[in-house]
Amino acid sequence: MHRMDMLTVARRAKVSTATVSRVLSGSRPVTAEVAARVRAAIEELNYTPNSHARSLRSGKSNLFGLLVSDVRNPFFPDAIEHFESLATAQGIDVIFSNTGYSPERLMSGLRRLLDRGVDGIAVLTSEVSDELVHTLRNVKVPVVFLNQPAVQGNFPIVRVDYERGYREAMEHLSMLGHKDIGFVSGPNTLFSAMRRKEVFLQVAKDCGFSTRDEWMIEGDHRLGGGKIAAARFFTMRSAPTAILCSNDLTAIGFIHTANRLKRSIPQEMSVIGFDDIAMSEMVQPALTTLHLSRREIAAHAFFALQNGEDRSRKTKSMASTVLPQLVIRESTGVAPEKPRVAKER
Amino acid sequence: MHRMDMLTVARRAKVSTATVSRVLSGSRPVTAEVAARVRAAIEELNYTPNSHARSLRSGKSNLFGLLVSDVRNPFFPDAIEHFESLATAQGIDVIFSNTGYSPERLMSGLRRLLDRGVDGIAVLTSEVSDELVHTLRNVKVPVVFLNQPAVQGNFPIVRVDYERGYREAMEHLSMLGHKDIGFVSGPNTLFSAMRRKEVFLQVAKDCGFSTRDEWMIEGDHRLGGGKIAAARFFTMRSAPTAILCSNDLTAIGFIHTANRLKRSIPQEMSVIGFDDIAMSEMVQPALTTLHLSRREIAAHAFFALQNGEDRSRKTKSMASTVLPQLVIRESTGVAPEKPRVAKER
DNA sequence: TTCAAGCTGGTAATCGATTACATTCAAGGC
DNA sequence: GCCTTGAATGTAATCGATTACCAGCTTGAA
Repeated sequence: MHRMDMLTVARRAKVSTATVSRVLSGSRPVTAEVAARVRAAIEELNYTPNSHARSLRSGKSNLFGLLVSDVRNPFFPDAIEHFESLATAQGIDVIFSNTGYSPERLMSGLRRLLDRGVDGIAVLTSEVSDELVHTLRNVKVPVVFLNQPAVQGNFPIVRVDYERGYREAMEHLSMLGHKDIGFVSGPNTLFSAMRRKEVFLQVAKDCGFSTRDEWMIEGDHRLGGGKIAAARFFTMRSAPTAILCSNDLTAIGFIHTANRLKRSIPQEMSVIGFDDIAMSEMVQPALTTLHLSRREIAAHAFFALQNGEDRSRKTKSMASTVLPQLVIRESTGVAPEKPRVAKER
Repeated sequence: MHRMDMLTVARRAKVSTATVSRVLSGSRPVTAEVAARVRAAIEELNYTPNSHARSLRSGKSNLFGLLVSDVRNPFFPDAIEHFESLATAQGIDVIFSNTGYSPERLMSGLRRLLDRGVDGIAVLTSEVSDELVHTLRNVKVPVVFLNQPAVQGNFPIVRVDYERGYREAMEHLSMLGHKDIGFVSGPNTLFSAMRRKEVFLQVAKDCGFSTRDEWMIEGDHRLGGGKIAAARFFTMRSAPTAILCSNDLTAIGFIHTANRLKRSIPQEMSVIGFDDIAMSEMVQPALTTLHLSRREIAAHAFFALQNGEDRSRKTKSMASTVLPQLVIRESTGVAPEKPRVAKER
């Protein structure tokens, strides 16, 4: 069954291809009767327009590119799902690409999307490089970032208000009597992870927490990092009583090895995650965490791209920010009376 | 910065567009010197070919479509990651679409992919309908299914050997002294879920297990289904001592409410999952499950599509099958001495 | 020397839409 | 009744590659 082309349809409807195109796009009025004939022909011949031809001529592809750091981190599938669902509702398809936290893969993914002529690119990753920003600047495709510092350029950005989130978390911990706090960060190679570390330190200070260099452990945004961090924290001579993790995956990893080590959370140590993935509720103890709405993020990103399509330089880059929200479950509790530090000679 | 076209490159290199095209594709030999000139021009002008034009003329899009049931089920992201990584290594981009277990969405997703002119479609879903198969039959695009019964047509299929997996699981349970077994299935609306139910019953019989209608509970392949199933099993007058779940998500949901109900697994009941997602190791008790290699599945699917591109009708549709492998963790244990059935009057 | 074969490279048709511009025809103004 | 105007449709250029076909130049065998 060969694919039909517009000429065939036109002939069948006894009109020109221009007319067929017009009834399809509604770009110009067509007599009701003629339109009906065209539609009938389309129906009968089972015609669907060739998207390559269409894109070639019109310069629009109805494709968005979606770059994410790590599909395996449950945070992303949620975002992907919402993004894709918004897109298909508008007849836009999405090309997906996973970067695995690698700037090189991000860069090559980006280039592929550019070559593919997508109409917009959502960069839901943390490993943004200067080269990438530079490339993007020389290109007219709408782009939206997740959570990159403003420095980068004049791009729309979906911001997560980490400061506010951390503050909420720490106030909760304060109320429970905690004074010392540790942090399991993302990879130090990621600019955004470093930023969050700074924010953490700032907020901790503001809230009157003690922090220490050795309580700042580098993770990897995955389970593994949390596991290793837990092992370290539980063998420290003097450990904090509360830990904030850069995301739920590392918090869950943390809890897992705490369990394995027979250390009880939250009795010995409280831990808080970030994201609120489905598994956080399943793990034992259930994770107290900062919920981050993937729906909101996806929606902001999507609409930024859609609006960006009318690339008027005047449009001030709207930075929509989304607020994390503390969900208190079982991994946080009152600070232990006698901190382990007592053991020190 | 305008995008360059081939003509500009050709002029700069003092050759024709045909020659440029040739050095790019290597479709025909070109003198080393000329090729060098062309490459230089490409470099200097920063030229990249317009993919729409290319696809239009050549009829190949270098795009694969990937349809999955549920990105939020961690099984899929793993598969997606491998698939995408194989694809990009070959210069193929992948359009992603989530069906949410809905045949309608699958169908519309498929149609979008077809209209988009993709070079291959991987259907990693369970909700395949007759309409879909029919549509696919009338089309020349290579397609590969995950795990659909052969009846469907002459398509390549990546099969999971459920029978073997179930057998392995049940032998394990047998050794632990279990005699009664229950099953939490996928949605009854899915043909493939029904099939697996049959396989389960068959294998259970072969292994000498008792089954009952009321021990066959319909789930939804998500956490929720497992939770509900657990609630039911734990309030039954007479419950089995072992449960097989259609996937890890439902098994984890099951364990979660078991914990909430203060029922201990595996002391009171053993549960086995399917897939072996990352979280299965994290949950408490850690889940005994059948590991299913996403890497294998993705690879089989991908290569089926790639080979399918030379659509010789002669190529007998290779059905590659992948074997689940039992991973014993903590959610299975010896059958309780005195089954709850003793409570019956 | 001559001619066929083999390389390289160019010319132009082509893929299937969109769209600028031309045309037709009817209605309405004077 | 004639000319302007505008709405509906058609004609053909166009998007930017690929590729069938052709032309010229070597090379080597007869």
